[in-house]
Amino acid sequence: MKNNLKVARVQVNLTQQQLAEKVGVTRQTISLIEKGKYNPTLKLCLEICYAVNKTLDEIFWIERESDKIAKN
Amino acid sequence: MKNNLKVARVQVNLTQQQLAEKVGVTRQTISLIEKGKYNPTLKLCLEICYAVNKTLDEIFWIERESDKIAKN
DNA sequence: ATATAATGGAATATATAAATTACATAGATG
DNA sequence: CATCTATGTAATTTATATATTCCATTATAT
Repeated sequence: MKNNLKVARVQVNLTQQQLAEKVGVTRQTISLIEKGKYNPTLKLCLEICYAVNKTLDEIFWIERESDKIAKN
Repeated sequence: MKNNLKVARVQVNLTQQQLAEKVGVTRQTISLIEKGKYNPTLKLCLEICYAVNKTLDEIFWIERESDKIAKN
């Protein structure tokens, strides 16, 4: 699973710590999500999107074969 | 948390059982998500969207006060 | 050179998503 | 009526998201 969270977070000028506080989780959780090592809960995804002012579709996606072709 | 899953699933002519098999979970999990009693995993949400041919934003959202106004 | 801020990562504990099994009900259909 | 399909729900178990605590590293600033 891939995501744009790190870019989106920096765009709104938040540290991992600040974002974590805004959405009510720990910094480690944010870190692991950005690293793609977690499969977060929908509710948390929605809270994060709200905090960084993006939609779900803008931040989260699964990298499928069809996507890879489109990326070149 | 609210969602449009039931409508989207019926639109593509799938039973809960069929959708569950497609995305690799049990029927109960689909049922609970449709009823809004689960907070599903992002990965599962993405699989579901793929199966019913919708985007995340089209199916899942949090009902906020600002949303409620817009619905009238 | 040494604080300090921001991030990555590991190890263990806790909460909860999801599986499993089982039973109940409503609708359709023979 | 009896049967089959689709769905709701409950109890228990298992897997894993998240918390907690701690240490390491990099970059910036003093």
